[in-house]
Amino acid sequence: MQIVPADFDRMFGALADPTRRDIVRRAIGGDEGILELAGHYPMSFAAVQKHVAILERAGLITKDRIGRRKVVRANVEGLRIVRRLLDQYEELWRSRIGRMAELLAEEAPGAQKGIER
Amino acid sequence: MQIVPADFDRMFGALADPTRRDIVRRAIGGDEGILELAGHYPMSFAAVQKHVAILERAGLITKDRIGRRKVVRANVEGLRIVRRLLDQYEELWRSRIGRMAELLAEEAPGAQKGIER
DNA sequence: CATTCGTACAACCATACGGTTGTATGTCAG
DNA sequence: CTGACATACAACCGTATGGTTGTACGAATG
Repeated sequence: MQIVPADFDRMFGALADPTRRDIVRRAIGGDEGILELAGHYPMSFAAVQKHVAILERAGLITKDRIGRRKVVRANVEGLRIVRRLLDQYEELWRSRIGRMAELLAEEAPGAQKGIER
Repeated sequence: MQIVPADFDRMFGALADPTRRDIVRRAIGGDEGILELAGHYPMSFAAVQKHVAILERAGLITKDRIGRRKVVRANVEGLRIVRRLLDQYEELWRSRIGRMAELLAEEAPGAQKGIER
């Protein structure tokens, strides 16, 4: 499957909330249901449920049914996708700085490899 | 200076928009003023100006006055701070999986080192 | 110093977001 | 089958967000 900009919108958007980041953290290797998760935060069960839904749509967690609960687990691959974009920015930065070090010697800009898309 | 959760809110929030991510990309090693940047997007100058302000407040770019322009440059350190949080999630995941591999042998959970704060 | 270029900012509008409460669905225990 | 537990979802509300237009400021040009 292809990753499109809208996916990054959802991923970064999902991570832009402290409650959701904490849910992600707890979901790493944890096995709490939504009700149990909700116990950690000063808000209603429904609010936490919404946060979980947003994280799920962003591909950062999954909900696995276990008995009558739905256990929330982090999708580490999702986190890696986000990290990879930041890696690419850094790489781009290095190459630009590299070019700068080449001190306007050398040829034309050339086609740059795409980030996103 | 200390990085608090609200900083991550701003950083992730700033990156949750395709226009802003593109501005960051262009700001890496680029030297465009805001008006020049605005030329790349199908929206008003003021809108782009707002996006730049959001990125600046998030610490992801800086505006350097050059002549009558304000050149937008990426703050790579800001990007690294975001990346580092994701690294920590991944590290946490590895250690949890590591513990899982230790297969419920060994002792109690123990205090976990803080992520964020 | 008047003009123009580039930026800044306020006011406004529509929609999205984070929270609430209430009701409905699905699943296990007795 | 009934009841209780865990989750789902709709409706609503206040505020934040992303866009617009219009006006004001700061710096270089003639």
